[in-house]
Amino acid sequence: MSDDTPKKPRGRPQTLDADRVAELAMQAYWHEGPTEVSINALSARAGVSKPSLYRAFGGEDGLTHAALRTYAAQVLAEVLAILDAPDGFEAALEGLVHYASESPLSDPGCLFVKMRAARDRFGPQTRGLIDALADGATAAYAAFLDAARARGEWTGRVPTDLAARYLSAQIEAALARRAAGVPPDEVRAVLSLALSVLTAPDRPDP
Amino acid sequence: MSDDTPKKPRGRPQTLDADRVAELAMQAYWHEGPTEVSINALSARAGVSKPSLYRAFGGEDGLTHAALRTYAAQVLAEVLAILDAPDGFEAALEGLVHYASESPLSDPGCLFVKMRAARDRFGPQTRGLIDALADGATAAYAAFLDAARARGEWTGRVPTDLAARYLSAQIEAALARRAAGVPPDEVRAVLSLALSVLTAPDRPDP
DNA sequence: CAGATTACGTACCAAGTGGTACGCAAGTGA
DNA sequence: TCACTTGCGTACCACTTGGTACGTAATCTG
Repeated sequence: MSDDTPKKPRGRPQTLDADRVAELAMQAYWHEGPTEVSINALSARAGVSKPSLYRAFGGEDGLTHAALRTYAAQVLAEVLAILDAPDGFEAALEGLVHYASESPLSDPGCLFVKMRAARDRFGPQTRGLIDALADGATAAYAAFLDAARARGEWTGRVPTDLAARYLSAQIEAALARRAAGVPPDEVRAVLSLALSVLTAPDRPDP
Repeated sequence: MSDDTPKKPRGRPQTLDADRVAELAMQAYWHEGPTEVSINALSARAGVSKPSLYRAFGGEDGLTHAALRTYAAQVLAEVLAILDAPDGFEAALEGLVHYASESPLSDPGCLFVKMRAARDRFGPQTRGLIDALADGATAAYAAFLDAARARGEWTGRVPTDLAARYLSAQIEAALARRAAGVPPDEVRAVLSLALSVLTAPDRPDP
């Protein structure tokens, strides 16, 4: 219905692909740590002048915001989809454990966790997005647990909201340890043990 | 026996108290984060010129090393003493939980945890000390668990070394969350739940 | 073609970083 | 008293940080 205003702009044609740069920034922040990558280095690596970056993103805050936004749409969404797995509660938990400890997707850790840890180094836009994503994540966990309880797949004695925060904290900690270089199987062992609080109220002994 | 060579040095008398500066640096790194405090700011705050700092510590690496050393002797030692509490296994665990979640001693988090997280921003001296302290901590946890098992106070089905790493990871995560501003009682709730894996193999249900 | 409009990058800015050259003050020993 | 030794701080260094003023290249309109 709504045409997307195909009238050509008048001046010089734009050559900077903002999405490409945001993707590149996301990768850099993700793999090297958001506080380790300067705008200078980033613009050089992207083959784009600094003023062009400022024109496209309006400063460092806009850039980190765009990078995190890209990460959320591209990675976090996929992760949260694990919770909707049709194989039931324990399978979903196992999926989370796999993601947070072994998956190559989280080998460099999680950009969201890293940015959350350095929250007050960012501008207001980015901070807002961090908080929104955090709220969204715990809400998703809570909904996941509620649904599992309603379906009778989870009979935990722990209140749902505490369990949600617990889940969130443990996943976050595992991702942080992962990023710090702890070997995947050690991360998995600790995380599995931690989540056994949720899954095993009865004794797993023979 | 060995006299400490009381012959006076020949030149100008030394006025810089290195221990005082190390203490001050430790406090600054601890409360504001080790990556947030520059040598410039530190020397100004200590009322000492920058060359004096370099003379006393030989560079940033020496300074962070001295600060962490001070922290280890002053804070970490006290914490590890909790493990030797004579009130038994559960009391010691409770002491750890209290320290990591509510104690004002860890309100700004733990300098060791913070420096460990930023490990590769430091020089070789500091890195070495970080690693040594990490090894020492997990060794202390392992010894603590071994002793408890030998005394029959702990009958956990979890292997001792895994339990030690688990304990270490959970305490570390709690301190990190604490430093990130999570309220103490929430940190406590999550940490208690996590450590219940170690204490309660049988069902706590009525 | 001329003129308006737009995006581009060179070259700069002030501020802050870790680190140091060097002159001077404050003592000791002869 | 005078040389000598030692610790001190002023004033600098090269470099990086986030951010911008401005001339210019490339396009559309008339």
